This record gives sequence, structure tokens and C-alpha cells, in this order.
Amino acid sequence: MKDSMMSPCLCAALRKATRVVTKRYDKYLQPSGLKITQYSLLANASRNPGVTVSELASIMVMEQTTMTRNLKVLEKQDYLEIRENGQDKRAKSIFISKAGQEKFLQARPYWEQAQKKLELDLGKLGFDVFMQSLNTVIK
Amino acid sequence: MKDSMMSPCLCAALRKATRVVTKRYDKYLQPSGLKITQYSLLANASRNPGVTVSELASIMVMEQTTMTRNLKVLEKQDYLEIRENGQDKRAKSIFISKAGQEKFLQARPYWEQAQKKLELDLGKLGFDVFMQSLNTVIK
DNA sequence: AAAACTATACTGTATATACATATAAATATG
DNA sequence: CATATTTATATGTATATACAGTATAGTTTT
Repeated sequence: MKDSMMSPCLCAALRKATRVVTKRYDKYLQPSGLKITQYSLLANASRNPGVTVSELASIMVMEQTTMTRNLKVLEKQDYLEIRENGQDKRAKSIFISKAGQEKFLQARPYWEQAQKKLELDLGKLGFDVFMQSLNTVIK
Repeated sequence: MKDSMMSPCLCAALRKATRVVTKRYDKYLQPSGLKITQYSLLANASRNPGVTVSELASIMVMEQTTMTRNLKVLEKQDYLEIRENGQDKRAKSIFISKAGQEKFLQARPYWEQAQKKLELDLGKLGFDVFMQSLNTVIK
């Protein structure tokens, strides 16, 4: 009886949806060589020049340790420059490189296609309602 | 101009929400020693005795290769038994063990707390609307 | 100023995830 | 029947993620 009263796991549904949607975006982004996680990171770095590792982790709501490692992937490809911060010798400042900016611009149309297609599939209203739910959860 | 017309990335929002929500469920489940991913897998195995690796991957909408690896984690702790399938020597059948069933039952109240708390935070309506969006995306 | 505390980033370890490929078994095709 | 194709699982490699712990650099307290 208890079992029948309990809704299915929201976290499981969320993770499942993430697998499905990530796959879709990655597919669209494929010609660019970026994955959606990397595209997002580049986008956030581009919007916040000179941001530190912790700050960017905080902005993207992930652990600093995760951020450190995700940054390495893009640094290795010279899409990001990560240098010492003048003020505080502990901190590092993150900058998108020329190549990174170009790669980002190259990838953007593919991202737009993915986003547009999903908006089409969900309908404008469904898309907005979904986004609203996601934003509520994050706060 | 184009930029201002584009909504923020739904995939990024989804992944962000997944990080937040997974952390919450994992926190609640901590006394059980299970993570929400493992709890979900146990639940699905329990509901589908004798299911094969591919079938379970399909049910949970993940790659078979991912399933193989996620199963190993629970098999190592003897929560799952994975044995040869009589009919087809390629296939393996998955069964939850006695210990696995007990662990699952032990963890369930913690999961319920997590789920109830989120339902409370989102409101019953918000919760249902969210779940509806997630299910739409998965189909 | 020295000691204690805090903040920033990194490393070790483990899990979650997927793609490309390999291996073995079942099935289809000539 | 022998070979080709398909199917089920596993492995190699890479990325994404988080927790616990470490190292170093600032900050506060005594």
C-alpha cells in the first residue's frame, strides 16, 4: 500500500532525462568536436573573463574539484588559459583563448539547432515550463 | 541580437539540476551506504527478476556498457547475482540477492524522506509538473 | 610575530556515463 | 552445412562527477 502511494523517484527520472538530453545535444554538437558539457564550460568562461576556479564552480553549481578537472580538458586543447592571479597566489584566473572563442563560435549554430529542435518537440510552453521547474530546483 | 533571443541552455540547466538533486538524495541515503544511482538500480532489478543486462539497460534508458559497469558495483557487494542464462549462453540474468533485498528495504525510508522533502519544497503541483516534463523528455 | 584558522586549488579514489571495439554465441543465408 | 550477419556482453579509453584529504597562501587571534 505504501508503495502504491509513493511517486516514482524524481532523481531517477531526472538522471534519465539528463542521459537522453545530453545525448541529443552531443549529437548535434558532434561536428564541432565539443561535448555539451565543454560547450557550456566555454560559454561560462567566455561570459566571465578572469573568473577563478572556485567562482566558476559556484556559478555552474558544481564542486571545485570537478571544475578543476573539467577545466583541464579544455586547457589541454588550448581553448582555455589558466594563469596565476596577481593578487592572491592561491587563486587562478580563467580566460578563454582565441582558439577557444573561435571554437565556441563555430559550435554555437549546432547548439542552437539542438536547442531549437528540443523546443519544437516540447512546444514553446512545455519548454518554458520545464526550464522553470529546473530553475526552481537549482535555487 | 541573436544571443538575446536564445534561451539559456536547457541541457546545462538539466545537468545542473541533476547535480543538485543527486546530492540531496545521496545525503539522505547516506546512512544506508547506497547512492541514489545504486538504490535505483536495485529497485529496478528487484522489480524485474531475471532480467538481462541489455533489457535492464533499455528499461533504465542507459547504454548497455554503462549498465555492465554499474552492475559490477552492486555485484561486488553481493547485492546482485548475475548468472548465465539457461537458454542463451551470451545473455546473463540479474537477480537481487537476499542481502540486496534487505539493503534495499533498509534504504527505502531514507529515499522516501528525500522524495517527500523535495515534494514539500516544490509543492505537490510543482513536483507533478516537473515529473511530467521529465517523462515527456524521456519518451 | 607566531599560532591558529580559513580559503584556494590539487590529488587520490571511486562511481557514472558513453563511444568504439572485441569476443562469443545465436541466427540467417548461400 | 558453412559462412555471413546479428545479438549479448565485456573492455579500452575518455570525460563528468563528488568526497576526503593535502599543500600552500592568506587572515585572524593571541
